[in-house]
Amino acid sequence: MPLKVASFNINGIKARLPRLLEWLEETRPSIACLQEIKTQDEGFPAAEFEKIGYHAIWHGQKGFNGVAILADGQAPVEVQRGLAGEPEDEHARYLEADVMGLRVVCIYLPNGNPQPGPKFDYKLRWMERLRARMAAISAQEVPALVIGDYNVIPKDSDTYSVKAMADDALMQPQSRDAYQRLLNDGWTDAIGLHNPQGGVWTYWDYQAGAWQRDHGFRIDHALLSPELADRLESAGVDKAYRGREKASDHAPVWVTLRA
DNA sequence: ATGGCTTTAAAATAAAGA
Repeated sequence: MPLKVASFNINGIKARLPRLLEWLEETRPSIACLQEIKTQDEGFPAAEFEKIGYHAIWHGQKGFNGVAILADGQAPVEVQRGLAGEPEDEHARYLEADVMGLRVVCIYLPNGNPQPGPKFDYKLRWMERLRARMAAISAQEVPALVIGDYNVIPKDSDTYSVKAMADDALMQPQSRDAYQRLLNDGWTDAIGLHNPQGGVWTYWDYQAGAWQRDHGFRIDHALLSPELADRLESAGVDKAYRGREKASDHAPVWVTLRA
């Protein structure tokens, strides 16, 4: 059986819990990485996941951000939370674990809007801190994947409208260059590789009928280390979940890996 | 659109998101 690793920016684990549980039961990923849980650690509904067979680790904070890693039938072993290089940064955006023979990194990369400005500067610094950590993981030569909400539109074919997004932090040249450096370092964009023509979205805004008009873009990514890229079988987006009642504004993404 | 939704926190608005 191939291993299935999924990622879902759920936009609030309290508001989304029924949707999240049904997605887990219907698609049954081996490993599920969550972003924007938007809860403090003590509010994380671990018991609800245990009931359906998932063990979890999580890194929360009050009100916004927050990431978690769930695994089917076994507990992820935490390796690191948070990125080095900026001790005053308390945002809960990075969680790294060993599970099922993989190094799994769950990220919620800063949005960076408005740009220019301090939030955009923080985004770019965070991307360089991430790159340093990913280089260290690469040097360990372990099968690894870094999956989650990158808040980067890699190419023009990854958005419904280049014009509408032109001033957005998600597709500034600096954001794209920083993302491209990760690929140049040897990481493989699994979903991009399986959809070379573009036109695949993972996010649709709540506003202006974006979902109904299919006005989306691709910002949730799964990057595979060279050791793991050889095992990539397929990759995709669970698009239909964006159309359900009380949906997140993101759809889940996933990869399957040969044993 | 300086934001047309949505969530959280918390008690009416405000921050944050992308």
